[in-house]
Amino acid sequence: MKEESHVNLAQVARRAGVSIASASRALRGRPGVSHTTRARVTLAAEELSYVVSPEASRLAGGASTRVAVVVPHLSRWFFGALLEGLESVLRDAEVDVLLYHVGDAEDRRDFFGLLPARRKVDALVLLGLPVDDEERRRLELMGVQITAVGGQVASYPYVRIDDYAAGRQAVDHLLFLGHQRIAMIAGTDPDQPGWPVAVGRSEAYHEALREAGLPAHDELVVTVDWGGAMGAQAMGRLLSLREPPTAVYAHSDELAAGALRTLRRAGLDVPGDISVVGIDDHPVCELMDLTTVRQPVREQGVAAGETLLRRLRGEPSDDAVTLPTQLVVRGSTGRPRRFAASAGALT
Amino acid sequence: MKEESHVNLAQVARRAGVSIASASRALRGRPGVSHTTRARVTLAAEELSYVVSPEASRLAGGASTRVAVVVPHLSRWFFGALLEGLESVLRDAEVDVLLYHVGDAEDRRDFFGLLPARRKVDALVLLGLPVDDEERRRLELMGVQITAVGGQVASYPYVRIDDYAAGRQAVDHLLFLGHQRIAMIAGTDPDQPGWPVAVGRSEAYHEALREAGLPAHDELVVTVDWGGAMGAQAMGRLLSLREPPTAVYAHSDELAAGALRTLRRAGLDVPGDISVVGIDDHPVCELMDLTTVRQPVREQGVAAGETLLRRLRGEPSDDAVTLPTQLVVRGSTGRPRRFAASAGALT
DNA sequence: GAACGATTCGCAAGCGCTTGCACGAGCGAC
DNA sequence: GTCGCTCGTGCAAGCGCTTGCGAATCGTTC
Repeated sequence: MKEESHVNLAQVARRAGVSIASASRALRGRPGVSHTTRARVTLAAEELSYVVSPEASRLAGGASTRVAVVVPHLSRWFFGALLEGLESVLRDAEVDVLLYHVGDAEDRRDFFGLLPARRKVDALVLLGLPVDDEERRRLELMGVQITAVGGQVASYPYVRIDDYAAGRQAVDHLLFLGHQRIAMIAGTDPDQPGWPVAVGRSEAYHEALREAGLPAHDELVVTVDWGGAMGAQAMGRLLSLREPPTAVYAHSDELAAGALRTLRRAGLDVPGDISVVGIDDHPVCELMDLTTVRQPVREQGVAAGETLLRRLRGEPSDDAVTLPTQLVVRGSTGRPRRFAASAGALT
Repeated sequence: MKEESHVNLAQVARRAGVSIASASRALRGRPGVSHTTRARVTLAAEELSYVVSPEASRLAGGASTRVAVVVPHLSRWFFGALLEGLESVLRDAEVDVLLYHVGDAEDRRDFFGLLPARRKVDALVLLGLPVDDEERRRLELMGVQITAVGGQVASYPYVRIDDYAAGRQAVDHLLFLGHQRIAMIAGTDPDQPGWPVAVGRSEAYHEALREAGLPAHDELVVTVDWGGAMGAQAMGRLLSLREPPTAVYAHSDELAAGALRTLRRAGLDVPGDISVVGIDDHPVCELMDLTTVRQPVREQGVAAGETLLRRLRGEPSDDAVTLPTQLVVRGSTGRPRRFAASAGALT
């Protein structure tokens, strides 16, 4: 049940009364065709509702672009928003997007081992998907441009935020409020060892405390898998400490939201008893009144797309774009109880 | 700056000492090639790290499949999860996925007007994207199979949940708890007029109330755009009623979560003062302890992919798959105050 | 040992399109 | 009326691969 084979260039040419060559040139806007001919061909093509065969066109040398987008998660807001931004600029440039979801370790092995996108695309975008040396070597086999966004550092032109800076904005905010006993819920992705995002966000915590002259308490750092449920669990662990923290800095809003849930269940007041801050400005922040550090997600996707297009055209382009982040104060952070208490005592 | 042109079949054939024809047959697993030849060719291909040119292969008749997936939102959990399921089965079948994000009205016009996927794919999947008659007519021009999932009713083979049934599960739950004054926060998508999902979920509400012999109060139905912020706003409107509802049924969890936020801000107790139930079992439910009706999202994507593959192979397949939904009771629903009060009086 | 079917293999004809190149008009300048 | 141009057009050679078909090879059977 093959559909009536498509209209081809020959038919258009015949109808316009010209050679296939001229028809091709006319349609692709190539020079060397008179105005009238071009018009006739265009008309014929329209009447026949003709569309070039991308295979034939590419085979014969007529460019056409396609890029592969590799992403580790599709159902998470961050990746979706990033993809949305990226797709929009690519679509505007008439570049087709081939999607590859590389979730768990097995997907990873398959993707880098088989390189399914090989020979099918002119460029590749790593969307929040850091790769190791071995994988990088395999990618090289594809012989195409590679751009990274939201995650990978160096080794490829990239667009990202400064995770260290973002982390600092969050922790510094807590410090500024007067917190001294600050915990960190660090996130990891089981399928993405050595995730640079987590590294930067963790460093920020340690540095900030050190600069503030605060001691490092190992028990105040809990590392769990990304995701709300894990955040809730991590918070539970922190609450079981002899001396729980007065504030919690979470690597992501999902983790923070999970923490919030545990605090609520425990009947604790936020930010009265404990303050919580996350990073990303995930939509859930609005719903849970969570203070966070906003990062421009869609914009990163857009910037990555633009960088990619520029490089595809051979134009020069920044190889490293870092977008700014910004603290968004909502209701989950406040001064630590001690301050409030002493302030109350003064009254 | 073209990369060293790819290795081609001719080179593999030469290295294996056979003709191009045999090499092709060997590599594609076609009959008519001796064992030893096949082995030699395979080896040569491997050594040269050869990969067929999809353009040439397709052009010459060697199939290869590609499908276009059209989706209205990428950053929303529901669509992402659906896509994740779909992509996974398609990837396993070595089918390439071309992504098209059709967000606002303009994107829509462009997509259906230009049909950018035309001639590029062997099938199309409408992922939570209902189309009208005119658009359907345009799609026809592509001459390919079309499958719908999560949204579109009829007109194409589809996979979905029974939105009416899901709505009933939610509303019936509230009725069972003894609620009599139940409000509905209905969702609409400004870019998707006549969204069937909303229709089914609304009908469920009206029918359930009618069957329960409860009067229909227009002021108890608020229709807003999808999304948490709107849910919060809608709840505000409901709270401003002379006699607010004792329970709220929201078309989606995002709306329900927004409603919850407003209730919390108003200092009301949930479910003590007001119960809230949503639909979907969005991850936020876990975080906000929201009762909901779970729908298998990823599974719908998987089912759609399987249906698609089957039809692509010409095998028979169900043209209408409806997956079951299930009530998930969490902490946002309970008996209405009146009951609790009288029960308390008895003690 | 000859005839015959079963295998294997290579030739060549495309698939639909792009583009270098040669050819034929038109044109102004002399 | 030529010559030399420019411009428009078509021819034909691929792009890399698939596959029908006839040729070649081989093992069998009487």
